[in-house]
Amino acid sequence: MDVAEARFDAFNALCPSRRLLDTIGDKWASLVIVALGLEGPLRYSRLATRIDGVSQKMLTQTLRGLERDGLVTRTVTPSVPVRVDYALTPLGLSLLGTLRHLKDWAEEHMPQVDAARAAYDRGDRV
Amino acid sequence: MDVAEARFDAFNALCPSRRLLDTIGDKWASLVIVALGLEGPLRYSRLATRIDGVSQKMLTQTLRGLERDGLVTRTVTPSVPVRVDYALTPLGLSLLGTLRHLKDWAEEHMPQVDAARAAYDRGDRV
DNA sequence: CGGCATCCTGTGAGATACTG
DNA sequence: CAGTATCTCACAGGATGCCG
Repeated sequence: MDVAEARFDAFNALCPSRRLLDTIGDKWASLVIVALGLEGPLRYSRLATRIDGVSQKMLTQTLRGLERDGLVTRTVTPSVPVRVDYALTPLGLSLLGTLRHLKDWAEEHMPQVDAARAAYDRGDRV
Repeated sequence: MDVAEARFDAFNALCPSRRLLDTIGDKWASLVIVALGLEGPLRYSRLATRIDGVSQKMLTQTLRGLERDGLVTRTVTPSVPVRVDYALTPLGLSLLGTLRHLKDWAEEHMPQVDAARAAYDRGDRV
């Protein structure tokens, strides 16, 4: 297994695209980025309500990951009670631009995907 | 739970970007698309060797999904033994272009992400 | 308010063996 | 050659309860 694992690690290390996809492919991560992009800096509690269906655990976990990756900043205001704001970094902001490309493709082509899917499920044969 | 689930479905239905991310965020799906993009049509067995570490099960499952979504075609040649070729559709090809945008961002910015990550793990505080 | 620690569960990936 | 079928097991992720 050592050999396989070594190859796998090398593969990941050498493939930035793959690692990017791992990041934005994450359901909550992409939603957080978009939310912060649309509304600017947000408090934790506000993010929680803006992103429908996310659990505390996943929100926190996602934010930690994004912070670690330098995509968002975490600002603690030590008032009582505590206030924590999250915002996109310039890096996160540039990623937002790339996400827009994806969005464009999606809005232009997903209907075709839907049609293909419906046809496939109907069992259409050429 | 009905309410929550209903909202969730509506959310997914109304958000093409999210569904696109679900597709290309899938590890094997994106690798298959890129492999077919780089080398043109490929047989099942060739895909299996080109995509390092994929299991039969996941490869088949991934290809079925991509075929269903109209991104790849599956062509069976009923010789003995059977021969099956997979190729990108025009739709899949256009998606490949979008993936290139992602790749560009990744190659330009992932080093920054790596740096941020290393700093975070080192425990650097501002 | 904004978390972390703990427990619990379901999905889904991998290994293995069999088939048209 | 190109799959399908079955099992097992790990881990992502939800629920809950406590803390600074």
